[in-house]
Amino acid sequence: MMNDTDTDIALRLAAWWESNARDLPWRFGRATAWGVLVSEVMSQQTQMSRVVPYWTAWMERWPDARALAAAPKAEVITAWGRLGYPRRALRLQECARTVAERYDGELPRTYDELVALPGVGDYTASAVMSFAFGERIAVIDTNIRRVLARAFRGEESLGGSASQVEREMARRLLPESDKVSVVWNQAVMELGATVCMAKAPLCESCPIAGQCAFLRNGRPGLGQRRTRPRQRFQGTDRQVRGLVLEALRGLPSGGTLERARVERLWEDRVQLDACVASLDDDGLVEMLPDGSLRLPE
DNA sequence: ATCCGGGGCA
DNA sequence: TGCCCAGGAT
Repeated sequence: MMNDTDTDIALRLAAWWESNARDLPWRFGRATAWGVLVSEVMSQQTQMSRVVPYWTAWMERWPDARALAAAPKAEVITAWGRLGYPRRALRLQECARTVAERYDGELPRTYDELVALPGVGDYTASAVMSFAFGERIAVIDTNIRRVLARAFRGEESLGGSASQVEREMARRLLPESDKVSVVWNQAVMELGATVCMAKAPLCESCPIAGQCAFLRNGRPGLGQRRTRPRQRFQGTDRQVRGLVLEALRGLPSGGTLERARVERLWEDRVQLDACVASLDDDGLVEMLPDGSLRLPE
C-alpha cells in the first residue's frame, strides 16, 4: 500500500511526465505492440537517442513480425548497423519467426508467453505488457532501480541483478489502476534516464527533490562504483568481433571477405580466429572452406 | 558470474 | 581514460 508521501511522489512524477516526456516515435500510441517490442530490444544496453534512427528505418522496412521473419539474416545483421550486441538482431528475428509461426503474427499478451520469446527477458516482457498492452505490471530496469532506491530508501542501488527486496518495493509502489501504473513506470524510468542519472543527477530540476530520501541524506555514496569494473573494450574479443562484422556489413549484398582480408583486420591471429569461430557459433557469420567469410542468408 | 558493442560524456 | 547505458543468455 502507498502512504501519503508515496502518493505525493506519484502525482508529482505523473505531472512531470506530462510535460517532460521525450517525444520518442514509439510512444503515445503511435506504434504497434510489435514496434514497442522492437524499441525495447534495441534499447537493451543502448541509449534511446542512438536507437531512434535505427528504429524508424527498421520499422519502415519490416513493419511487423511477419515481415522481419521473412528477411534474409544478412539484411537483418546489416540493418542492425552499429547498434552493438548484434546477437540481439538475430534473436529479434528468431522472436519474429516464433510470433509469425506460433502466434499467427500477433504478439502474445501475457508476460509468460512474452518472456519465453527469444531475446525477451523479464524487463522487456514487463515493458511490453505495460507500455504496449497497458497492463498493470511492475517494470524493473536499471533506471527504475536507481530512482526507487534513491527516492524511497535514500541509498544507491546495488550492482548485480535486482534483489527480491527491490522487486517487492517496485510492486508495492505500483499504482493500482492500469492506466496510472503505465504512467508511473514510464515516468520513473524517464526520470532515471534524464534527471536522476547515475553519476551526476540533476537534483535542482527534479520534481521530487523535496520528497527524496537520497537528497535528504546528503546523497551518500553518489558516484561510487556500484558494479564491478567493466572489461575494457580495446583489445577485447568484442572489439575484434566488431571489426569483423563491420567489414562484412560493408560488403555488397551477398559478398564474401577473402581470408587474406580477414587476416588484415587484427594482428593477433589466435584471437582473430577465436573471434571468427565465436561469430560463426553465434550464427552471425559463415565460414567457407577456403577461410573466407560472409553473412548468413 | 561472464560474456556480449559501441557511442557519448566529464 | 573510465564509466554509463530502457538486458539477456549461458
